[in-house]
Amino acid sequence: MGKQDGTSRHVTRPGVDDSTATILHVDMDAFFASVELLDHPELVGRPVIVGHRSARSIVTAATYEARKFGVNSALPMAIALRRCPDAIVLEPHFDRYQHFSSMVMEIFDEVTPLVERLGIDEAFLDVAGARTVFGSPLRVAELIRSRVRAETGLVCSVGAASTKFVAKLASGLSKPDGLLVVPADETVELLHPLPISKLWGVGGKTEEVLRGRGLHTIGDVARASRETLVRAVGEAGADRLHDLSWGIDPRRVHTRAEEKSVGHEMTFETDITDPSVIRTELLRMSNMVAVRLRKAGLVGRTVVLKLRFGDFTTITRSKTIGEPTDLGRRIYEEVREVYEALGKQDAPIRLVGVRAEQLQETATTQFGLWDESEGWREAEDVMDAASAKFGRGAVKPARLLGHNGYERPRMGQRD
DNA sequence: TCTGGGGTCCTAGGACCC
DNA sequence: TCTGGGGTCCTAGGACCC
Repeated sequence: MGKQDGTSRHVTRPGVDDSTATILHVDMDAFFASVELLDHPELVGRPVIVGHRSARSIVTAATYEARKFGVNSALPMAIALRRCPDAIVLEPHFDRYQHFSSMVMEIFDEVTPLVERLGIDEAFLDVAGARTVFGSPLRVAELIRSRVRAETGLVCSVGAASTKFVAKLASGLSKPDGLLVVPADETVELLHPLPISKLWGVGGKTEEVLRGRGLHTIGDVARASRETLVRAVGEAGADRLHDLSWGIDPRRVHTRAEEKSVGHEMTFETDITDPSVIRTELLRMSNMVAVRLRKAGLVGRTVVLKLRFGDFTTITRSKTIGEPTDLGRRIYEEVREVYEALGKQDAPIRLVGVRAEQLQETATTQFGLWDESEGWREAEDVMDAASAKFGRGAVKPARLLGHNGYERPRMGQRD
């Protein structure tokens, strides 16, 4: 941070050759906090933290003024307030963020169909094909930045490069309110002096391991032997880090990745020892997971229970079931069973979670009828309409028979 | 009053099959 | 008479990212 003076900031010099930098990474600056400031203009320029004030909460977002005090996302709120006692804490409004996110993403979609969303506030854009309509990558980046500012009042930073990794790195280096183009033939020169923590996939632990082996910069990783890297981060990690250190990143821009899992988890305000409270929460989470599965038209074949104990140790227990499901009851049965089997019902628990994995599309044994005027109507909707017209009880709830003869209880399948 | 909630990917061991 | 190797699936844990 502290780049407002402009001295340490990487920005694009005039006349840069942007012809190879066809991947853009657009990242909103302090997104949640900036949206809050749109709703609280009187707080502009002050240290603002977005997050809950409760005991176990963490910082969801912080303005640059707050970051000067060492307040960053994921920092425990208690510590944040110790570092910056004068900070203004605002409750998050995820609906608002989603709204602005959609506005911004729509702007991207108008520039190129090749947009890959990364969470709520960033995206990769492949703009190689946008040249004839909107101009070179630099022109497109400038267009996006000005449109985002004009249409949302928010500020974003853009990195342009020939790979995803370098584009993302570039947007980060240019923040806040920046734009950095990295031509392919200048990539290595930019990368090698940077600390290893800038490598995608190198977090705190890996950084420690690499530093323990004398590797401090990306250039060090680039020159390290494969054996050294394999010992430090394993086969796959070694290859990936070595490639990244030379600016090699074969990942393309994908418009939409299919979901691989759906889960919910919750941290209690205080640790819970009462198994009945745990079970109630597991049931609630199971239902939340099931609702999301049904909305997405998915069923899960593996059910995962997650527990975090009072000492922060975390375990997961999973079970793969024969018939994939999208029913809360069914998911709950499995997680409760593995929970009971643990025999740790007296240990204080701080977090419970339920997840469904091995997702597949719901088999389309849909029941319904074709209506001349309205098209296909699902059985439940037909039933609801009939009940509304003729009165509850006039229509006998059907017991639907699946194709292989077993009865499919449909209770609870509707959201 | 230290550590959220949504995810992805990788590793490693064991079971099981050929 | 004491043990190969490849492949896949399942499970648990951990690092990392936003």
